[in-house]
Amino acid sequence: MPSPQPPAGRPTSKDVAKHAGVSQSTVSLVLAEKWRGRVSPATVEAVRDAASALGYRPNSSARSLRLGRTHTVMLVVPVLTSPFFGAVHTGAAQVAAERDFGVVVYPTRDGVDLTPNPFSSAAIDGVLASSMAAEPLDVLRSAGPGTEDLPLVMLDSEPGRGVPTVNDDVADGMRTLAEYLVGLGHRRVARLRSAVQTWTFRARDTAFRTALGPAEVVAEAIAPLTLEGGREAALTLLASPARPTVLVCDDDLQAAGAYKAARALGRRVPEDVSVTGFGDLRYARVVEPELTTVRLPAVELGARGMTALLDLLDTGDAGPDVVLPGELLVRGSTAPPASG
Amino acid sequence: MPSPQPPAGRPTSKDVAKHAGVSQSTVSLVLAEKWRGRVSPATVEAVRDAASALGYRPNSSARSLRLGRTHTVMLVVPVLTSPFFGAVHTGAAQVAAERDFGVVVYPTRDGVDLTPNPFSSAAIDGVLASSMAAEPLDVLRSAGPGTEDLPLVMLDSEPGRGVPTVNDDVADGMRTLAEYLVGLGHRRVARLRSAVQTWTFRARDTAFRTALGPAEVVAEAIAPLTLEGGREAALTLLASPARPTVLVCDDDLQAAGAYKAARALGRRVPEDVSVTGFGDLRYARVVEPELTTVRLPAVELGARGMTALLDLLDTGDAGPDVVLPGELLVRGSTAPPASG
DNA sequence: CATCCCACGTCATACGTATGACTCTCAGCC
DNA sequence: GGCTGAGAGTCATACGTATGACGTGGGATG
Repeated sequence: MPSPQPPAGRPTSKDVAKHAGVSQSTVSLVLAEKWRGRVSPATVEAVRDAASALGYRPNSSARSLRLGRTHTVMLVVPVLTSPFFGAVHTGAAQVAAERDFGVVVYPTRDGVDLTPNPFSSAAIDGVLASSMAAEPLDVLRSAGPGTEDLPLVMLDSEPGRGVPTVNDDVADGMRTLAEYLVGLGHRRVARLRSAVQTWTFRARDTAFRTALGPAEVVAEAIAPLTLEGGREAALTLLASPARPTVLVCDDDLQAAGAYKAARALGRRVPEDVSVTGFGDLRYARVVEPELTTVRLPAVELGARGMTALLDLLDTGDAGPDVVLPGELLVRGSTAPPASG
Repeated sequence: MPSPQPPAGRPTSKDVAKHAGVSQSTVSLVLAEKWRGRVSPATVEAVRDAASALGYRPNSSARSLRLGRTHTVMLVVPVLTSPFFGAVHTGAAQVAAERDFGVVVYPTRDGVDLTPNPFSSAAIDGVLASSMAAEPLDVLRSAGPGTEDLPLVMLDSEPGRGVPTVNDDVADGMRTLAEYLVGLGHRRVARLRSAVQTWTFRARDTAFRTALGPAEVVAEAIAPLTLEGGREAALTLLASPARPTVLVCDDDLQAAGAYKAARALGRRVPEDVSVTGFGDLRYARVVEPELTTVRLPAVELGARGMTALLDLLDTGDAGPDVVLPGELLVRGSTAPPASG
């Protein structure tokens, strides 16, 4: 019995109903698994058969309209080419998929932040936003009227500002690193800091300086988180008259740049100068010697952030702020200072 | 005159209409810029004022339902932690944003391809899919009934199969590389190939072998596109009795692994053995010496792919298949073979 | 003065789903 | 035999937008 399909479009629940000989409401009830005590098992089966026979997939726009839920959230991150944020996305997307949510990524342009209204076309239930150059809250607030009330969870952002946060414990990581270096005998430290000064970077620096104890920062520079930026700044730092014995960078890629500077100056790593990174990005093990760094659990950061956001959407409560521990990874780029 | 807002939800076009003293249809016409000859300029202004006063933003679910368009597309890529696909996403997202489309990313799990039906919750107008381990078309076709007709553009996939494609000209890149190496005097080549054999990788290998001329492949191995994979496979290749003078890798990260193998065997790059990569990922300039490789325009690949897809959605025609030229980047990892 | 048209809007409906309120049938019970 | 109640479904409506089909009032035209 070939059933002609004049409209030729995607089948709707009404088509399924006709095919199964029931009403559209019944189809809806069955497919939503809400038929206990309302529909007989035989009918349930008939509806399911009809649905799969027609290849029915519910129209999500209609569903969203009815339920007021789009089942899509936005992830705001600096550009995805960074392996760190790629990993954050991976974790977030995985959790979202498990809970039947889609993720649309909104990349801020290299820290320049959001264009006026990124929410124009996207239908969004909530936002998971990573740290940004400007104060993220203000940016989101000003993203146009109507956005003020979007459920929001922040990553790597200052806690206690009325927004749920999920953070790496960068302070602890930096503290551990400082203690390790001091233990090796280093006393004169050069700091290569990030040019973009979000909260998480300020937190790193404060924690590091506080934990230095007998050592001190004798030279400091600021550079973008790039290979070139790291190289150029390191050239200056390594030539500093204060003769630092270790170069502590805010980022692994910067540290890789520092390697190049050291080579250019004829200084060996770690014999003549130690170098440390931050993040344990893939670069850390590409360079030679492999880089001593602090691992940040990027995948888990994204996963926990997404979990908090979806909990917030479902229950109205994101749960307590989360802080994920880092881990000091000692590799070949650090050694006791040269005795000279 | 304070207007009470009992429903407290987001304002709708009906609210705007009431506020401006017109009908909902008029609001819709004005905001869609379709009022030429139907609404007086004064009324237009009144509507606009009311809209911005209330902070009205159209409900995109309702709009999608009415128009049958979600203004969202899905980007299917292997996991985003790869800088290559991160760049593809960047290009794609940028073009999409310009044309007021959102992008939701569906990451295939390390080449294991799609789970049964990734389209369940997402409302999608089309798919931009990168090369996958299995034949992508089959995978998409089997992603559940109702997906067969989704507009689709493929990246780095075999042209001429009835689906629009946007490709890197990997064949030309490999050919240029082969000619360069032969020109340097290399005759005995080792090949480190990708473990996942998508079309684009097979195309690389074919083109390379065809262009070798007087040289020949004397050793070959297959490895995943990772640092470890590259290192282990390279250990074997470099120890080959056939004594290759150059190691041609399918990927920059593999090549970085090969550096480690060379170092472990006491072979210098490029004095004792030349090494080449593919892709010009960020690793290429991190390693020392910097890597001779073929640049693939990943950002543009994503951008052109998205352009083709959106054209397909708008006009029903994606335009002709696109092939983007690669570029040989000669750096420090290649030299004439040692005279021994 | 009847006609036509134009400028300015409004009406009504459809998109596909979910769900509270309702109907109908029949078994069980006093 | 009349009443209750549960079981099995259906009805009707709302979500917010876009748009083709209709007014409506007035000025120009024959």
